[in-house]
Amino acid sequence: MEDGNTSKIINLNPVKLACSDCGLYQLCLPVGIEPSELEQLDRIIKRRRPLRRGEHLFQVSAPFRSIYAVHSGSIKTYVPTEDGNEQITGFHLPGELLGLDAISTRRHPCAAKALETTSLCEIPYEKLTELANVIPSLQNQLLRIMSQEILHDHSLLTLLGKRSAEERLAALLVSLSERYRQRGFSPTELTLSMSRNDIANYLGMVVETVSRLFTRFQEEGILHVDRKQVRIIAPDLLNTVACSGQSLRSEMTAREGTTT
Amino acid sequence: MEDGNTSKIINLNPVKLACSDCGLYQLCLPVGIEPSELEQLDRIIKRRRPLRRGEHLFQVSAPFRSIYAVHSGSIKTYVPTEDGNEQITGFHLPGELLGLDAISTRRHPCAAKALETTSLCEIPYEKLTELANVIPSLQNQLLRIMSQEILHDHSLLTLLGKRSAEERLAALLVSLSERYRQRGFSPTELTLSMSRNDIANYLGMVVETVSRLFTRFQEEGILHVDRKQVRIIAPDLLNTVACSGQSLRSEMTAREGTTT
DNA sequence: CGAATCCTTGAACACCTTCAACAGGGGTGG
DNA sequence: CCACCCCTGTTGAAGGTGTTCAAGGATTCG
Repeated sequence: MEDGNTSKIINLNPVKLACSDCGLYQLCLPVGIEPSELEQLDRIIKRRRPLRRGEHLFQVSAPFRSIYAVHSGSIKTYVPTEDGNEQITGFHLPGELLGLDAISTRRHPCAAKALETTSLCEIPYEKLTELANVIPSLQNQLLRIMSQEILHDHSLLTLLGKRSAEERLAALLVSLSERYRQRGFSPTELTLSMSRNDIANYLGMVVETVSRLFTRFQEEGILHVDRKQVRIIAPDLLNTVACSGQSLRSEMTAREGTTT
Repeated sequence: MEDGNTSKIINLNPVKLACSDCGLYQLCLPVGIEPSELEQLDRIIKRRRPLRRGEHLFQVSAPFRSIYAVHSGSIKTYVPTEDGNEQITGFHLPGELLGLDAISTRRHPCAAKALETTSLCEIPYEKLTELANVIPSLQNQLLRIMSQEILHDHSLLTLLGKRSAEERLAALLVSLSERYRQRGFSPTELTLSMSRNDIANYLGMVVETVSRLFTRFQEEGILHVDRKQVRIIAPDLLNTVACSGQSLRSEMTAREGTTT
């Protein structure tokens, strides 16, 4: 389940691990913060016992108290729909934050569930803003991270708005690959912690289509797929599919769309 | 073009209009801020000459200096795609903010163009964060607004991810209606400042489909459509279509999608 | 008035979904 | 240990929704 280079990052022991010792520290809040300030931040951050697969971090409408950073493992966030199903809004990998969407309403608009054994850092929001009032660079960092989240969502919107099923799945794989790469994992050897159903739900299609696409990508020599293990054989090809759609659709020149 | 109750809000004269005098002041930053603090904020806000239809507020990759609040009119934001077209990422109505997605990269990831004659308030970001360091409630308000933006994007993601064309268009109309209502405009008499092409682009479909849907909605007695003038005749029906999809799809019970 | 653009409508086709059946693991109990 | 079952994932065929292509009507602006 865990490949070679995870050993230096994953630490399942619930020891008190300082941010400065964490392999992900560049990815969470502390970027650009002085060591003395980092210590202050360290003091307010709680470590929780790891969540087991299927356990909830928070339910929808739960009161908002903290934001969370994924330390290891992965989390999916989703909103229940009227018809009793769920719409997945995101997959969260190590170094990524959860709960930013709850600040304005003081309640979590989505639920968060562990896709595998997952450990997290909890950052009480009140204490964080108090600290940000004292440390201007922390305030800036907070705003930057919020902005990054907005930026990320916009790129996702661009993805989901248009695009064929093929392009969407390719784009998801590219995104996962890139995020793993940033975190020091292999960008070509992915272990998908989410089910095909989750992927389909997230991308707005049905399971069958996802399954067929994995098969097709494998036939075309883009991927090697073995259950949850995915090896990206032709990253550039995958990129091409993600951006323009290989088969057709590359020449949609007539698609204007301006008001000017 | 302008119906009755806009007169108290729209003020095309580029006079120095204080936030405290603005009909939208509850919708921009100043919520929950003391009068004395509001004055400080007032001092850093610039008013710009109104933009004419088709003029750009900023281009993509432009250096980020300010965030903007729409005072009157409307703005679309979009990103150019590789193939020379554009992907619209949002429509911005009076009282809404622009540029929050540029904070982390210090460059605007999207371009902003006026859909009609539009006046804006410009808030220099450096000065805003300086002020936020002095006024904690302003910092909190800033974070809340960023969070709101994230929340809004997530709801849009949920919309675009799944959903038939019918549901998407209905949802857009519901969203516009609700936003106009909040701003004191009529929620049933919409004047769409964007073209059909813009709508199609934003919702990830082609113009023809949008056109057909408007026709169908009219035939079904949900809307009365006259070019850019749209009257919502049956708001509850529109809501039903937006949420579940009237025709079919309401019974997608078998759509599970959990990993647990 | 004429040109350009935006919007609408129709018919054929493509992609994705729906429905259905089956294969392959992983767990439990006999 | 193997039979059995449940669940996830895969594959096939038919059908529907939205797209593509094509043409015509409406509106705006010079």
